[in-house]
Amino acid sequence: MEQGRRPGIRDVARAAGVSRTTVSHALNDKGRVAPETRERILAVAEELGYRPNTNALHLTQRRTGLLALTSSPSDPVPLGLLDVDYFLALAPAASEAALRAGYALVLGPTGQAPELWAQLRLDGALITDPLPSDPFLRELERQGTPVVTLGRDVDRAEETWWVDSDLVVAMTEVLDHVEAAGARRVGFVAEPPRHSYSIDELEAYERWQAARGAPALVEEAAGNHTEAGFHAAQRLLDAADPPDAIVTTLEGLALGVKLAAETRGLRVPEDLMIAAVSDGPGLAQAHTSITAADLAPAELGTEAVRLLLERLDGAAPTPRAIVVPSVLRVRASTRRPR
Amino acid sequence: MEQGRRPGIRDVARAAGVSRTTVSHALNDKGRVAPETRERILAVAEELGYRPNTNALHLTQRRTGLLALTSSPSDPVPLGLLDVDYFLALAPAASEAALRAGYALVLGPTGQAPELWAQLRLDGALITDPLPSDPFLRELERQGTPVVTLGRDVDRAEETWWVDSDLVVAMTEVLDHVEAAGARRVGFVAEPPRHSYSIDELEAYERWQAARGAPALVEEAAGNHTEAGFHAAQRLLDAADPPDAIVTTLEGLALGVKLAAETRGLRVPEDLMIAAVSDGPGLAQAHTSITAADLAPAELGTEAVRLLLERLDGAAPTPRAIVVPSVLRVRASTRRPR
DNA sequence: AGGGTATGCCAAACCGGTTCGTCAGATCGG
DNA sequence: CCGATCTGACGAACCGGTTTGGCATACCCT
Repeated sequence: MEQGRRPGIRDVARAAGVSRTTVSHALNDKGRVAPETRERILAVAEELGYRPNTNALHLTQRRTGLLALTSSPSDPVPLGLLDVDYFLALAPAASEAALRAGYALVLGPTGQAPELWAQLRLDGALITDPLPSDPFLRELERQGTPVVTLGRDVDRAEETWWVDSDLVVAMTEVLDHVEAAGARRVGFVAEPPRHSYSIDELEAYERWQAARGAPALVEEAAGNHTEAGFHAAQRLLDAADPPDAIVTTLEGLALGVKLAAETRGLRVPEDLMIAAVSDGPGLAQAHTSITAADLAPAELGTEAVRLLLERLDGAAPTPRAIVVPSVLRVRASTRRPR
Repeated sequence: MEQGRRPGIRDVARAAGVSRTTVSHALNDKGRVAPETRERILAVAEELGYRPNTNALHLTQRRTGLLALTSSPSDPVPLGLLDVDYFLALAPAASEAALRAGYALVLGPTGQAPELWAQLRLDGALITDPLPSDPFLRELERQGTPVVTLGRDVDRAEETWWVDSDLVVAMTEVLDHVEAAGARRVGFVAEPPRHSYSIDELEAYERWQAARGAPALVEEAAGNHTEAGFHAAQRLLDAADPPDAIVTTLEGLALGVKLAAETRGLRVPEDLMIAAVSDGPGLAQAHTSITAADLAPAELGTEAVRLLLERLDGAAPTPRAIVVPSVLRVRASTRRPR
């Protein structure tokens, strides 16, 4: 309690008239402490605004208290972010969950300098949209750092820990919805099937179309941005028998599809319905708001941290997976007036 | 050297036949150590792959080794990111610079839970595009945590530590360039003048136009995304005497302008030149690549960390600022054939 | 009453570094 | 030749927590 120093455990001990040991026991519910003593200590600690020093804590626990969050590098995009808004919803949630457990979430490597990251002895890592070739992922596994991926490493889903959306269900829901809303021909602006989500969605789409005896109307978008979606949609709409509904994987692509429709003078949803599988702020705020499956990225982030912490605790020794349900957000782009 | 444990300073001491004290002195160039003894210790440490435990280090130094990187919350966008690609170039560079100095960069708050961040005793923070009202910024200043901003807190530029681009120069260069390339009427798709960069650019544009006795052709884009740029460009081009060149503040806006031009059948650059002040991967990769001022976000990140570390060292007690030069990237969108 | 057990608390050691103060031996000056 | 000074290294204490082991005291039972 002297000058500016933060109160330490000894200050609490002194103020409560007990030993440091007892304070530690009381605060952590270890050892044996009389209930009334504990109460008194907790009250004193509260009053003094005591917060344990994380460095000292981690020192004894032989941890660093650091978790990394990163994304597999994906060709052109820095940090490899496929869907920025998705990541920006996920990251704060993960960060908060980590903080709550006494960990700090650092933004993972990206770029060179692996030896710098090695110096930073991470306790664990979260990797979104993992690719088997991801060098950081391989390095972490080599040195035995626990990893949880968001989205599956498709070749090794059985042996790894991951959190994912059920994209087959999400995609199917979207398709069922546009069909129920009156769509007859549904096209799909897809991404190259590299990541588990794009593979899942493509598969769900093809299966859904096949079940209806319909051909797959797929255009691959090069990149994940509005412009790529714009051009892919142009190609779909240029076809002899163009779709009257277009589904996409990501927010940016859907916005591109919408611009393409506007450019051609197509009314949304009257002439063309649009829906995406991954929701984002741009879709809700678009002039004609766009229907999408909300994958609940914040919840994915929270769950991923939870799973990682579980893995760190060593409680569950075998790989585990969590599937987070998604919610269909029906908006103007698929509300066709009768 | 026993089992899996990482070598500690005592392992090095044992192997070199000296005391822990001497090893510490040798490694840190403190105290008095005979040159040859130092050499021997360094060699042994190297051979053992010794890396100091950061927790122990920080414990004695009464630091946490944590720096935060965040952005002022800006209305609709999560994390308040105005320009995602900019941030995604800046963040890794800042992270690397921090790591090199023994710090870890954590992704700042965003969302609630200020008490969680308080528990995390940051050593310092970096805030991009600061707004005076930013609650995190205020809180940091209240508790005396050193902050360096990227972009200026416009009301208090004199009293704060910041790193910034010279956007007046960058904007003027872009304008001079399109003029030299043959543009006659130059429009500006601007953002609301809230942040220092948008204020600077608007001012530079108005001054440049005024110097030519030309009226300011400004359309404000609501939001920073492609769609907003698209609509702002439509408005500019709908005018009685439309511009033959449009300059924008951000990457996304420029892409929107380009889509608007395409939609109207305008050729770029023959009928309309397009240029942005903040470069990004989308501009270089666009079908018709777009001219832009590259603000060197990576360098800004590095410099910001450098400045923050300087501030932490306490070497320079008075506010300091660093201006990072930008580079004009001339691309197809302003290369008009004669 | 006496031996065994449970309870409540504490002293001391430890985590892995840094740093202050001390000390032995070499060097130097008078 | 002797005391002062400098050099190189070390022991011990410290940073702020946790954890192990021990020690009284109270309680129980026969």
